[in-house]
Amino acid sequence: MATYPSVRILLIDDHRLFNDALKTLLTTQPDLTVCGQVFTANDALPAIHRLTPQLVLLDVNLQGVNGIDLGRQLLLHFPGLRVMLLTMYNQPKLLEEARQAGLHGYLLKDATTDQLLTGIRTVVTGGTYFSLNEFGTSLPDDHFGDDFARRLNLTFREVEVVQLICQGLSSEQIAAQLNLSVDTVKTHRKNIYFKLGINKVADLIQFAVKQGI
Amino acid sequence: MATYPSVRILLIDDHRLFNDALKTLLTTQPDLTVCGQVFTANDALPAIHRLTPQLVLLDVNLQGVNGIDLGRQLLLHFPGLRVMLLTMYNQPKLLEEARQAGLHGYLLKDATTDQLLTGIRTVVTGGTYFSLNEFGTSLPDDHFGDDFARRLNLTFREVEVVQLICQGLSSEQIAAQLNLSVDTVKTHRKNIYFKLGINKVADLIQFAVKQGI
DNA sequence: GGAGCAATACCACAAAAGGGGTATTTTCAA
DNA sequence: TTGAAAATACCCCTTTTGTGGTATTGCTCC
Repeated sequence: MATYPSVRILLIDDHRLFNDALKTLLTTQPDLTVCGQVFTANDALPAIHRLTPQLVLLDVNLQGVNGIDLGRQLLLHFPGLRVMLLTMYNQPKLLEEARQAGLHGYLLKDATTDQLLTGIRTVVTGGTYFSLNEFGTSLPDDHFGDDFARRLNLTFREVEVVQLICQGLSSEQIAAQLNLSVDTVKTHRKNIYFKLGINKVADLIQFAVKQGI
Repeated sequence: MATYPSVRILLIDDHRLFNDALKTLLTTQPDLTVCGQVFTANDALPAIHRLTPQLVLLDVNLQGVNGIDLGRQLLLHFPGLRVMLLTMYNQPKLLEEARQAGLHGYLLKDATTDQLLTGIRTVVTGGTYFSLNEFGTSLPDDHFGDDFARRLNLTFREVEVVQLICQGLSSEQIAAQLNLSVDTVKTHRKNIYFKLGINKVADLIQFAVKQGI
């Protein structure tokens, strides 16, 4: 039986029960210590300051906040930190975005305990561990420069509009809320649809739900 | 410290990691034994036959299948069985539907460990335990007979239409697929919206996603 | 045998969404 | 400091939704 270096882990996930359960599971591994758990994105930075974990396990689905964005921020503030995403979304696009953001791992909540432990140990020893369900591990590195490259790269404003659309607001209501002209909102809408390769609210909401709102 | 009667529990949840973690957490309680875990609705009935648990903890979100429907079936086959739902959806409507279906508990994955344990012990001793986040625990028992009572009771055809709408089909495409007139589809749409108290595709899809498609 | 519901279908009108453009200002990095 | 994106805004026109009705046919339950 190999012995592993001791690792302190922080959990960030607003599903308390999952958080608790995961914590208990990890405590069965002598080398893995859960040094804390927080439930909101706001609590993340202070907690890392206080607890100085080596690894953060991060849900993508944090109360309106995108876990990947949070991960990016964490890396900015704590360059030595290892960050692994935990998500229920079996989405190559999401995985790719996480990789792009410089995160160190992507694991499905659907994963087995073995995968989790292997993933953690790979990531804390300086490796990366990205895994999905049945589809290939990574995308081919081609198709740069054309329309495809621009897809999925929503701007800040566009993401904002996506969120409001998904809350069921009409273009008019969104315009009122953001202090914009209805036409501007419609333009954003068009651009979003183009980038995502869709053409209906229905598609958009499905997309958004899979990304974690 | 009170002592509790010993209870055997079966987990049904296709999030393996959550399942595993929850299992480990429950094993810390001397009275609560996890006698098995399955990941698909199909495996549920055979597993209960084989393992004869007293309690089933059931996710609502089982690979396209509605956990509440599965729960209903389980109760039909095993009248003595206790069934508690575990879900991430803080939805009074869902809770009410679970209660209606004769299930014994409804707990958020967002719940604390304490709530989970209390819930389990309440349910196995013959009680029921329904809880949401911050809103009141149960609905007042009035408003029967009027429009409200009809809400949320979608007919078979209506559910079919909901599914197609959520796949992003237009009324016209749905009509083609089901061999109906567009007007009929629109009528279904109107009735669905009325029953759910909504008035937009966006709302409908949000609703559907929360129900587990 | 009639009340109630599910499923079907039609009409008409108003309100949004979707698709095609073009154009101005701001911002930011090379 | 120049050039590319991002954010803003307008026009026009088509299609789809959403809302308000009405109506017929079966089926089932009491």
